[in-house]
Amino acid sequence: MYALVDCNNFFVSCERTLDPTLENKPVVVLSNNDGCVVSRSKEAKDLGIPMAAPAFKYKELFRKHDVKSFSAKFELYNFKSQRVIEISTAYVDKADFEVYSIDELFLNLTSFKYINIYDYCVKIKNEIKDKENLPVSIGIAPTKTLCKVANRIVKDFPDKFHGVYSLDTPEKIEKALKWLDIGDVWGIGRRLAAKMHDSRVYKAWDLLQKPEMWVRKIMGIHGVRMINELKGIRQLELDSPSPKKSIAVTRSFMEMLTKKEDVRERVETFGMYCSERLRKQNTCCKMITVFVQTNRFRKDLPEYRNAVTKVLSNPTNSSILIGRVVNELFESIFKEGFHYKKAGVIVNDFVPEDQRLISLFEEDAQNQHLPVMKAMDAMNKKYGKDKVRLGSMSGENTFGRAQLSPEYEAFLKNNTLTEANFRFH
DNA sequence: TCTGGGGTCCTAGGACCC
DNA sequence: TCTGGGGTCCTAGGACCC
Repeated sequence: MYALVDCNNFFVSCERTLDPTLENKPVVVLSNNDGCVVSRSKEAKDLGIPMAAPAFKYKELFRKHDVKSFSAKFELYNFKSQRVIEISTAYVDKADFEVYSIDELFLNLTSFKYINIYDYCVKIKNEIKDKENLPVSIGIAPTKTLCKVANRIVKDFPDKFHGVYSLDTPEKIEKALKWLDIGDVWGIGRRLAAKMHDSRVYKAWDLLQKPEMWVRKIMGIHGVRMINELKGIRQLELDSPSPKKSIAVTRSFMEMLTKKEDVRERVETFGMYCSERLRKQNTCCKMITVFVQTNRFRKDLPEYRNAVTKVLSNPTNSSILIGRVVNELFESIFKEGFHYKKAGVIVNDFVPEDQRLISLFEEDAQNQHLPVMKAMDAMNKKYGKDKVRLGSMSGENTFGRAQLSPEYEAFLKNNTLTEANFRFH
C-alpha cells in the first residue's frame, strides 16, 4: 500500500500556527500582488469563495464576513513543509517516499506486512498535529491515483473518518469510484471533464466501463494508465527527486509598465534569478525564452503578447551571459506604446556544469565567469538575497506585499532560512 | 483600480536522413 | 501522369498538476 499525506488548506494552516486566534475563522491566503486566493480555510470555502478567486471581486464579501486575508509567505510555507516531510518520512525506510508538492507526500508502506497500516497512519497524523500544529489527511490505497481518491474521501467526510481512510478492499474501491465525480479524478482537468460529460461519463466508475480503445483515443496513454490505477493495478511508481528540466521566473507587475527601460530591468532581473537557480543545481542551460504581455483583462487597452527563444551556441549559467541574451531577446520583442503587465524568463535544456560541449567557433566565457558567479552566490547566501547583484538590477520588487506581522518577523528571526533547508519539488 | 507562479508529460507534424 | 518506406529528432501546443 501507498499512503498520501496531504496538509489541509496548507497555507492557511501555516498562518494559523503563527496566530492561533485564526482557528475556526474564515481565512484566505493571496498570491503575489494580493491578486488571487490560493488557499482557503474550510470556513472561507463555506462562504463560497472559489479557488483562484480574484481578491478584488471578493473584497465586499471579505469585509462582510470578516474574512482574514494574508499575503503569501513562502519562506514560512517551505519551512513548515520541510517539518512535515521530516516527521512523515521517519516512519518509512530511507528514500521510500516521494515529495509530490509543497503540501503533499507519498509514503511507500509496501514492506509493512505485519502492522496495522491504518493505525500507523493515525500515528503519523497525530505526530504532525502535536509537533507542528498542522492538520493533515492521509489516504491509503494500492495505487497513487486511489490514494488521491482516499484522501478526497477523508476531506469530504470529516466527521466519519477523522483524518485517515484506507481503500483496502475491492468493495470499498467500487463504492468510492461510484461516488467520485469524473472531474475529481487525479489527471482529469477541465477540458477532459467536459469531453467525458459529452460521452455520458459522470463518475469515475463510468470510465472503467468504457472500452480501452476509446479511452486511449480520448486521453492518450495517460488514460490507459489511469484506468489501471483506478482498478488498483499499479502503474505509477514513487519517483525520487530529480533535477529540474526547466526553470521559470515570471511575474505580474503591481502596476503596468510602459517605459522600455523599466521592463528591461525586470526581465534582466528575472534572467539573473534563473542563472542563480541554474548554478544552485550545477547545470547550464542551452535555451533561453523571454516573454512580455499586456494585461489580458483590460479590453479597453491594446493587447500585445510575444515570446522568443534562443538556442545558445555554448551552454551557460553565468548571470552576465544570460543577461546579455535576455537583453537581446527583449529588444527583439519589445514594442513601444503598450501597457505591460507581466513578463518572464524561462531557461531549459540543461547540461551538467562540467559536461558542457563547447562550440569551436564561438567564444566561451562561461569558465571565466563561473568563479565570480559562485563567489557572488556565496555572499548572497551569507548576507541576504540580492545584496550583490549586477548593475542592471534595481534590487527592488515591482510586486507588492502586505506588511509582515510581528509573529512572522519573529518567526524569520528564530529560524535561519537558508535555501539548503528546503527541498523544492 | 485590482485577476499568481512554477512545473511536467504527451502528441502531432515537420524536417531531415538513408 | 506516375512519386516508397522507414527511421529519428525537434518543436509547438495542449493537457495536466500543485
